[in-house]
Amino acid sequence: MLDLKLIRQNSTQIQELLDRRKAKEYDLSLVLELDQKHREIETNRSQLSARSNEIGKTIGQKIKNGSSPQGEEIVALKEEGNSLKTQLAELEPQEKELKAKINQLLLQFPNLPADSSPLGKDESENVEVRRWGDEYIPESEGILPHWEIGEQLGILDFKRAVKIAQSRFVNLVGVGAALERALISFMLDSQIAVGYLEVMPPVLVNTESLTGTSQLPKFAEESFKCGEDDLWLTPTAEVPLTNLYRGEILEADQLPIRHCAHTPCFRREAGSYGKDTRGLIRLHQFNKVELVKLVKPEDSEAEHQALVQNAEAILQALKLPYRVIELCTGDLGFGAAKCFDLEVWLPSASTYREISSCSNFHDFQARRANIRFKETGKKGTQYVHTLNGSGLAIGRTMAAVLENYQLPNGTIKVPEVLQPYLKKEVI
RNA sequence: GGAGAGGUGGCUGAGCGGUUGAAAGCGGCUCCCUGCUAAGGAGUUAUAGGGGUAACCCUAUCGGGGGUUCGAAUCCCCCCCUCUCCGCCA
Repeated sequence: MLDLKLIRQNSTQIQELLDRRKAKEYDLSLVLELDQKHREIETNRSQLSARSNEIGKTIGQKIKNGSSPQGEEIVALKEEGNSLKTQLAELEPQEKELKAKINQLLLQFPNLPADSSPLGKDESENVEVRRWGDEYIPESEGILPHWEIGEQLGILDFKRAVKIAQSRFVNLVGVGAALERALISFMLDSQIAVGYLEVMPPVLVNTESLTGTSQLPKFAEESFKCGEDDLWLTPTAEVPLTNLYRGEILEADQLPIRHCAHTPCFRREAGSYGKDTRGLIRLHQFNKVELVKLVKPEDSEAEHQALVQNAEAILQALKLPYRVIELCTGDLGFGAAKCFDLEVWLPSASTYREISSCSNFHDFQARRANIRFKETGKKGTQYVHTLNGSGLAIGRTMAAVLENYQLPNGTIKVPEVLQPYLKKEVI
């Protein structure tokens, strides 16, 4: 959520930053207008309340000092109180309604891109930052797409998943399931080793949580909702992990908070019909190890860089070739101020595919989720900065392993770092 | 799902419908004192919104939302959550 005060004070500057997103036009004028009205009413109302409070106190005192409750003076005060009440009854709903409207509008505005985010209109203007592992790019000749080799080896079963659920689901079978577990354990162990605290959170989350991390209200159609309850299947562990601290005031010395979690993630993938219809790339349910950080504003840039490196370390350990892309302002996600995508090499398609997205939200989510911190001794509070990134998407990593580690004889070499987990060298 | 109990400030815990934003204790912070020293004393200690150059002022907040009243932490209604017992269940 954007800071209303900031909008009020620097509307042209904010407008300019919003315009960098290109994708859509955002108009601040309505918010400014409603805010103006709201403040007028608030001032007015609070003055009436002040008088009303005063009357209440006066009556109390007089009765205590022996005045008759039926006395002329008190009756007059009561009448004034009553008339104030009528006026307040008119102003209060107006004030509330305006506040709600302003809030609702504010929730629709995306985050301001960081100054350092490259300008651009869309995906095509993203910037490649670096590439890693060219020497590991396998000879593409004859490499089967992961879903084919997976079915051939009997470790991926898409067909029967359709029967159980629908398309875009998978059964991992035998070593397939074991490989998934190995990847999860390996990734968690790696991140725990560099200082992340593991959490196994609920994967059903309520509306407030999804609003806090900005999946709602804009992306309701992207999430699965439980009909009977105010619960949604979480699209990413970012939601429960960030909302862990919703509404809290943290002590400065608790920061930075770094969490990792493995959870299944659920996405409706509405509007992606016909895209990636085969394989593990775009499923309704997939596993992911997520990294989330809550940090002081002055540390967020460095923590972001470190987060990207934590995710990269997994790909490097797995010896999977990848590149790092910095998203341009036009391609930035709704809540992100700055974002790096990690794209892994998929030899069957001779292309890089997103496998991790590492974003810095600045105070955008913290403002929505009301997560603040306090320096001991100092007055007041500040919003934390929130960051998150995949470390990594498991299914896509599995796809990358099945392809990059494919041997000419139709088997898969197990990446060295996974061998202790799988207790196998070849699949 | 049924029955009961309860939700008050960083924590513990008072609170009769009337200067209660809220006693007391603990904790935190500041200062003072010091041959009773793992001590003593004084003060201070919530968040948000609005107004003001500022000192400061006003408003809201005792789980959430409504209501009664001149006035609600206190009374009434609805909801949420926690705990105990029972039922059901991985």
